[in-house]
Amino acid sequence: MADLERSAAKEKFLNFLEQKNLRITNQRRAIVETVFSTDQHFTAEQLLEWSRKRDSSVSRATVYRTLPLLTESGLVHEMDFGKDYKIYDPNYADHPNHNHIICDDCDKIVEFESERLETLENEISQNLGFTVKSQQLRINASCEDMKKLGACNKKGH
Amino acid sequence: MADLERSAAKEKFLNFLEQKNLRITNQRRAIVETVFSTDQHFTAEQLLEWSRKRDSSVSRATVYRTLPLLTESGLVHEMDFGKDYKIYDPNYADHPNHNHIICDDCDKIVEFESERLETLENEISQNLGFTVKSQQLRINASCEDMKKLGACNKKGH
DNA sequence: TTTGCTAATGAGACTCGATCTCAAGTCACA
DNA sequence: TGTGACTTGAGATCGAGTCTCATTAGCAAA
Repeated sequence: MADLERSAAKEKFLNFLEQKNLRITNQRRAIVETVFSTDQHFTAEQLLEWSRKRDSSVSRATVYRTLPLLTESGLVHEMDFGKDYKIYDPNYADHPNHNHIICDDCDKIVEFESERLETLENEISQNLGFTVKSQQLRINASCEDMKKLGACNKKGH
Repeated sequence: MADLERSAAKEKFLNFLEQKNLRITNQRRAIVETVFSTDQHFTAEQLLEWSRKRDSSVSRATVYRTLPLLTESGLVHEMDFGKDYKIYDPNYADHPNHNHIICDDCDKIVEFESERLETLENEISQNLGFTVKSQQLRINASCEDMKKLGACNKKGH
């Protein structure tokens, strides 16, 4: 993410808080700066760890309370990859319709967008009497690297 | 599901157990009969409750131990709808590539299949260097009924 | 049948991500 | 500076899912 986009996202979130008459606290600032200083997908626990490096007073509760605000503001996307924890994506504002392929062997995640896919989704939904609010296509796959390795050194994290 | 399909699925699962040198116990029988006597999506907890009506000795642990066998056999599909529990679909064997639209207002779930969608998914994955293992498209939407009602009597469960 | 091996079981402890509670702190505005 | 509502951190709690372990029960061979 370019520096400009980062600060724009941060700015948007602070405006979002103001609009909702919510306070801009040091803890929220630390969390938001953390979120928009990375391109990476992250878990709540990771966000806590990273945010504490900026402000050691940030607590788990505040992270879990801020995350819904971030998704509600439309700047961050909450995702489910079939793991037992949620994954958050800070690139949502720039690419609101992107999808994910995840390699089951090495957990690599690749994002992609497809206009054809969107069109098709809307078409199908309409035929079934629905109006699309959001969509999430998740493809579980195995990547080339893993095929080369024979997927022998799996799950290195 | 037609009666024939039901007993066919049950039969397939018992064969699956045999192939893996696993035993056919009363508890497993009760669970499998429960699964293939409904078309409905269900949670692990629901499956426990229903199975206990057939055999009160069925325990939570056994349900949770049997579920992975059912998905491994390819007869049941495990799904994630962004809730904090998993949902299982007993119609998988007959429609292995179906997708879901969920009405955010009334939790109605509609299944659909689309060859065009599958083709597109495979094409995209290949271009990105992945081989598809499974895919899950989830569309969150609002349905006609809810639009008519103005979504005023939401979440009736 | 009986026997013996071993998979399978139930009860309940446990894990862990996520949420809730509540007393204390802090922000904004008068 | 005072007031009241919003936020906070610590830790209790929740709940889905997993694990442990002593006991039970398939099932194949005798």
